[in-house]
Amino acid sequence: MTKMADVNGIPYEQSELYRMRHTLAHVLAQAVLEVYPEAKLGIGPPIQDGFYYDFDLGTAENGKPRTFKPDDLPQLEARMRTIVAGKHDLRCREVSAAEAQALFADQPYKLELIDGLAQGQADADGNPLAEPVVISTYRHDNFEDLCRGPHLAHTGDIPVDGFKLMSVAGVYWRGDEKRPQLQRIYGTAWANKRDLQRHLRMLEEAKKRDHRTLGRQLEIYMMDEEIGPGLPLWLPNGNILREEIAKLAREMEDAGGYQQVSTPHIAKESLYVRSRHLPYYADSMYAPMDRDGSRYYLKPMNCPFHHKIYASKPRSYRDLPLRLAEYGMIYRYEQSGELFGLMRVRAAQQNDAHIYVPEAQFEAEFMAVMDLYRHYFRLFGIDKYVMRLSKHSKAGLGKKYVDNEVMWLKMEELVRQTMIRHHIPFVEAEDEAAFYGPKIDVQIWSAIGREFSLATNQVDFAQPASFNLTFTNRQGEEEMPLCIHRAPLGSHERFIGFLIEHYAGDFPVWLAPEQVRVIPITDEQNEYAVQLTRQMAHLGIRAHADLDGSRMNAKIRAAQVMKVPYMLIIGEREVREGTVSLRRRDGQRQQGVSPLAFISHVRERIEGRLADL
RNA sequence: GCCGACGUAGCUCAAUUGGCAGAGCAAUGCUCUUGUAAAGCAUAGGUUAUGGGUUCAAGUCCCAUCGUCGGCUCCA
Repeated sequence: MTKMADVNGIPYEQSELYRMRHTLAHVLAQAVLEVYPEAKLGIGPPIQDGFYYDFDLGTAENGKPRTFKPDDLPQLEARMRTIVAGKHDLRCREVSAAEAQALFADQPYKLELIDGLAQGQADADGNPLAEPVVISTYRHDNFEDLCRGPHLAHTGDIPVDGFKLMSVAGVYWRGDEKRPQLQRIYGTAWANKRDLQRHLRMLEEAKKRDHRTLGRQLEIYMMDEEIGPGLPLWLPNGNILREEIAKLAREMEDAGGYQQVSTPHIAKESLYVRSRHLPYYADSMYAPMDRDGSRYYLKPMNCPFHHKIYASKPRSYRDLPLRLAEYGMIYRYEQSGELFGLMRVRAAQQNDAHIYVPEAQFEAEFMAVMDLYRHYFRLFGIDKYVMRLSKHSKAGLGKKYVDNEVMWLKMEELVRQTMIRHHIPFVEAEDEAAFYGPKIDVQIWSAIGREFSLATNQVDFAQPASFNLTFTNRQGEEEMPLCIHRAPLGSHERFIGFLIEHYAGDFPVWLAPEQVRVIPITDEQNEYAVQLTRQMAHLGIRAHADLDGSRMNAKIRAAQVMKVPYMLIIGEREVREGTVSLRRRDGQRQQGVSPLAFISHVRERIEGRLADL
C-alpha cells in the first residue's frame, strides 16, 4: 500500500478520521473477544477507507483453524455499536517492556510485537525503526491493547451509523506465508452516515466500470473454463483494441529506431538455465514438456531469445544502441488465487523490447524510454500513476535476485541519479526488483482500487554476462553492454483492462471497436444506410448499419449500451436531403449534417488520435 | 498456493422448512413502419459447473473436483 491521501490538507495519519478508524479497530477487537474469548490478537490499523483487525481464533472441534463465518459480521457489528454507545474514554499509558509482557502474557502475537519494540528493531508492520520507541497501551471499557495511537478521546465520538464491517479474509501473520494464517475482518468507517452511504455508492459505481463487467458488456474478451484459468479469448471488438494499440506502438518504435523481431513461444531448458529464469523464476513458469529427451518450456519472457539474436553476430559500438522489439506472447504460471480478469493472466502479449547499450550511453537511452512512456500516458490521458524505483533486498540475494550486491547498488544508483537529474518524481521500494536488475515500474490502480504495475523499464546487468554479450568498443576492446528491458504498455491484457476502466468503456474514436453506427428509422432508409456505411468503411472508418426490425429508440439504446461514439439517424428527411442526423455518445445531437463533413470530422479524430468526440 | 464465499438459460436474477426449475433482457418468427436510451404477440432456450453420496424425493443437505469472486502471498 502506498502513502494514503491527505484529508482536508492534513496528513491522513493526523486526521480525525484516522483516529476514529483506529479506535474502531479496537472496538472490533473487543467485540471479537466477547464472542471468542480465547482469540489471539494480531494487529489492527486504520487503512485507506477504514480499518482491519487480525485474529487467531484457535482450533475448531474438527481440528482445523477456526474461522469467521459471514454470519459473524452483523453480530459483531451490533456488539460494536453497543460498545460505541457506551461512550468509554480511551486512556493511554506508557509501560515498560516487562510490564507489557506481563499484560499480554497470553497474547503471543503481541509478545512478538513487544519484543520487536523493546529491541527497537521493528514497528507493528515489521519495518525497522531508527531508534527505540516508548511502549504504550490504550484502554477503553474493559479492553486494553498494545498501541502507539493516536485515538479518539472517547468512543462516543464514533458515529454509530458511519461504519460497516465489509469482509473476512485469511492473511498470513506479518505477510509471511510460512507463518500462521490469521483471520482478518475489514471494516469501512466514515464521519457520518451520509459519507458511508456515499462510499458504498461509489463502490457500486466502481463495479460498473470494472473491466470484467464492461469487458462482457462490450464484448471485448471472454474466459472459458475448458480453456483454462487466466487464458483470455479476445473477441472481435477486443482484437480491434489490440491491433490499434499495436499499430500505435509500432509507429513509435519505428520512429525510435527499434527493429522488430519474432521468436518462438517455447525453448529448451538450457536456454532458461543460462538466462537464470530456471533458478530464479521457475515458480512462475509452466511445467516443461518432454520430447525426445529434451525439456521445453513456454517462455515467461522474451529476453533470452533477444539475447540470442544479439549474440548471433559480432557487434560493434557503431551498432549500439541495438533495440529489438517484439510483440511476444508470454506464459506465466501465476498463482491461481492471483488471477484477476484481464489484469492478471497466464498468457499475455507484451509490447516488449530489449535495448543493448554501452554503459556510457545508458542515461540517454533510459531517458528516451521514459520519454516514450510519458508520451503514451499523455496520449491516453493517464495522470493518476506513481513511478517506483523497484530495488532488490539484501535478504533476497541469491534467492530472488542474482547474487551480486555491488552491481545491484551500482545500478540502483545509476537509475536513481538518472531520474533525479531529469526531475522525474518517483518513490523507492525494497524487494520489488526483477531478478536480473532494478527497474522503474509505473503503478496504477484498477477501478476497485487494486494496485498494478503497468509500464516497466528495467536495467539488466546479469543476463548480458550469462549470454557473453559483448561489443567491440572504439578502442578495439571487448565490452559488455547493459540491457534495458522495457514494456511501456505492459501487456496488452493488463493495458486494455486498465483502459476499459480508465475510459469507463467510452473509448476515444480511434480506439473504439465500432466508431459509427448508422440507424435507419424505418426499413425504407436501409438502402441509404448501407450506402453510407460502405462509403465510410472504404475510408477506414469502422461503421455498421443497424438493419434490425426493432424501433429507432431501441436501436439507439443498443448503440448507447455498446458505447459507440457516433450514431447517424437516418429518416425520410435525411434521405431526401442527402444528410445525416448525428447523435453522439454523450447525447449531443445535430441535424442536417452533410455526410462528407461528418466523415472528415471522424477521420480527423482517428488520424490525430484525438480524445474528443 | 492459503483463508472465506459463490456457481440456476447467452446476460441479470427468482425458486417457502428438501416436494412439478421460473422471470426480464438477448435470440428466432410474425405484426407494427416508427424521429433521438427498451413496440406487441409467439417460439425456442436447462443433465441447476462436474463427479459421487444421503433421501420416497436434492437447485436446496454431505464429500470431492473444476471455475469465479473478496482478501493474503506474488506480479506485466
